[in-house]
Amino acid sequence: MLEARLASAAVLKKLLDGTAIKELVTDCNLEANEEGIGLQAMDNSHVALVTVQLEAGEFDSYRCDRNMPLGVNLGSLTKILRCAKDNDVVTLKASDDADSLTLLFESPNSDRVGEYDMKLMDIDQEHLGIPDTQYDATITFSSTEFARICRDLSALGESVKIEVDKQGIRFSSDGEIGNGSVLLKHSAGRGGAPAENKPKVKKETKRDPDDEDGSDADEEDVKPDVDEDDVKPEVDEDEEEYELQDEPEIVEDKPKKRGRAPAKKETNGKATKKVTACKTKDGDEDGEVGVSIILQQSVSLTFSLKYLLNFAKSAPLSKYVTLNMSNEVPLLVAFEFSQGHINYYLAPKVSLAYAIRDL
Amino acid sequence: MLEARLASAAVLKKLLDGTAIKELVTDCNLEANEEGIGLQAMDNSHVALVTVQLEAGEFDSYRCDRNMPLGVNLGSLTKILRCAKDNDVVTLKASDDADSLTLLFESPNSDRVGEYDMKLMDIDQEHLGIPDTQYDATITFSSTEFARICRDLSALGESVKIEVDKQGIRFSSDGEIGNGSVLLKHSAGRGGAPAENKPKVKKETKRDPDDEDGSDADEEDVKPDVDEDDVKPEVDEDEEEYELQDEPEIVEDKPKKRGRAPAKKETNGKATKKVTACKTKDGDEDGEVGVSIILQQSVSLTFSLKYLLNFAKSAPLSKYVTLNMSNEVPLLVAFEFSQGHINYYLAPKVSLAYAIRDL
DNA sequence: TGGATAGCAT
DNA sequence: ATGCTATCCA
Repeated sequence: MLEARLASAAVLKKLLDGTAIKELVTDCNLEANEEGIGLQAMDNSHVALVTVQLEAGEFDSYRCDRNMPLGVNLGSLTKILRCAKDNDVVTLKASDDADSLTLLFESPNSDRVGEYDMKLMDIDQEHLGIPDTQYDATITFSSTEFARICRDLSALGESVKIEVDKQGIRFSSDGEIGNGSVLLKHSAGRGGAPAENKPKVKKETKRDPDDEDGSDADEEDVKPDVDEDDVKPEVDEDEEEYELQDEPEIVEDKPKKRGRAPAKKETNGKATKKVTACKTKDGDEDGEVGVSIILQQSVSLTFSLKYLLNFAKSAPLSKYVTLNMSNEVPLLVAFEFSQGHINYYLAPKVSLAYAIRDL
Repeated sequence: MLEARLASAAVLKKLLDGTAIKELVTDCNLEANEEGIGLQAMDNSHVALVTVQLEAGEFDSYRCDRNMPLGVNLGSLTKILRCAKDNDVVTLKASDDADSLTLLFESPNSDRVGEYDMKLMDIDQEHLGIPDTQYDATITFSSTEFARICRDLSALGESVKIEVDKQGIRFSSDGEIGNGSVLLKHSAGRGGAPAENKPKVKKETKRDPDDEDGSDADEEDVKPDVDEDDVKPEVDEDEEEYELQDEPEIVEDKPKKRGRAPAKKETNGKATKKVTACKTKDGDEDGEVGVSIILQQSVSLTFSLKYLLNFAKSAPLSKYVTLNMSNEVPLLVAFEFSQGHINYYLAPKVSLAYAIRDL
């Protein structure tokens, strides 16, 4: 039995309407359980993976007795969410034997009530465990800037090379008409992205903050990297340790696995994760949000712009985006918003070589 | 000889450009006479009928010596109206032997004058007499809300069931992806739609206010149901009597007539009518306009959303829309604006059964 | 932010 | 030919 209430439909609408999820996959399970509502979907070509988590604690009220996989058609869900106005109060309901999900949209003063039942389907979806990876480079900056760069460079070529070093992050693309690159310099001295809009840094749903080594890392706890939590100016050396899950090896949907059935690995539970980047409280709220770069090691990776463009559509959800990269490893593009987060993983383009080899 | 002058082209533009008229019919007669300019058109499938009346008295100047049917192609008229700016002064001219209609568009300060001649055609159009019907349910509410509901529900299914009872009005639709419903609650205590923007409650063009039983109901008088005029909270009982024409029987284009030639009934003249819903002066001007429900009897009817979507495109003409319904009778969707009104009639879907039987 | 249009898919 | 999606414009 699920009953979850959100004060505003805006986030849900943005999540499904604007966003790239439904461009990656048409059907997928919403996983409702005590921790909240999650979603995991890999695109057909197995190059990209998206993960969403809405935290139970961030709902206005939340009740879910047991694990409930709600198989939805994302197009249908999108259509129905379009029937909500941004400031409508949303209630999601599903009974245990649910073959449908009920969405209730109430105007703030309740003089308009929309009730929508969406048929659910059985989706045999493997749930990937995504270990919490330590990345060599973590860059947090304006999400609209990110969208802008992807858009700009997509005018030139189909892929973008992203290079990060101590100086900054460089996006570059080549094509018939020429080539271009955008360099974002590390906002030295300033702390990069302010905490604002990267909501409540930690709001442990049920685990306590230091219980992070759980063998079954089904906790998608928002508790980050305590050390870089505050005003500490980013450094490029290696003392920026994330709290690491016990599985340092790389994501399931890694390039090498392409072409085969995706690894079914239920062990890690929901396995959403959050590599929260540094956030400092200092200034530049408004326009300039700064560029925060945390670097273990320089990285250089190439990605499909088509996917990044899609990912960037999530920009309305958050003022900031965090790019997490290690060489030869899928990029993680993470947006955090008040009720949760959305993470996109994208295999680097070199991976295609492996994939072809594997075929 | 017709010469009619409007201070602003905006209404004309909205009437023909945004609106659904030209989606229902391609050619039709504009009927100019002393009462103003009218239009009546039935769509090809004879399911929907639209009626427009521009009151002579609401023009800045109006002169029309005799009945003049001006056969226009609505696409052409639309194209020409697009040549007017919203605040242009419009003058319509046609001579008695007119085979063309002249439209004059003058900028407010007269430093730009556009003159357009549109070829007219002979259209052998039967003019339907539409008796003033007493409806079991009359609902007045925000026209944009109406448009929104039609749009939302059309994502789900092809038809909408409209149910009205004392509590409110419910629109619901079923389809493959699920089903949905929107309930608007009667704005109890508040007066429903404020008078504002439901223009000049009565502006008797030439008849005097109490001469409403005119056998030829060509008067489209806005004088309503005096009793419910003000702060009086709506009641659901039957004292809400409309002023009734002498023909209580039902509209010509009733379901049973479908498939045959529409009844030609010139007796009632133009036969526009107005079942003006209650309007009170009290509050909530801005966002919430309230929902006024006047109910003789609960109704439940099903309509094609495709048509309602079209009708709803007239929302820019008025802040309010009025739905008039009786069971088994065509719905009347009425918009009133400063210069007149536009009425859409739509046969309920049950009619299709009759229609098929009639075939 | 919402509406309109044009292109693509069914 | 129609409906839907995606992009563009107001």
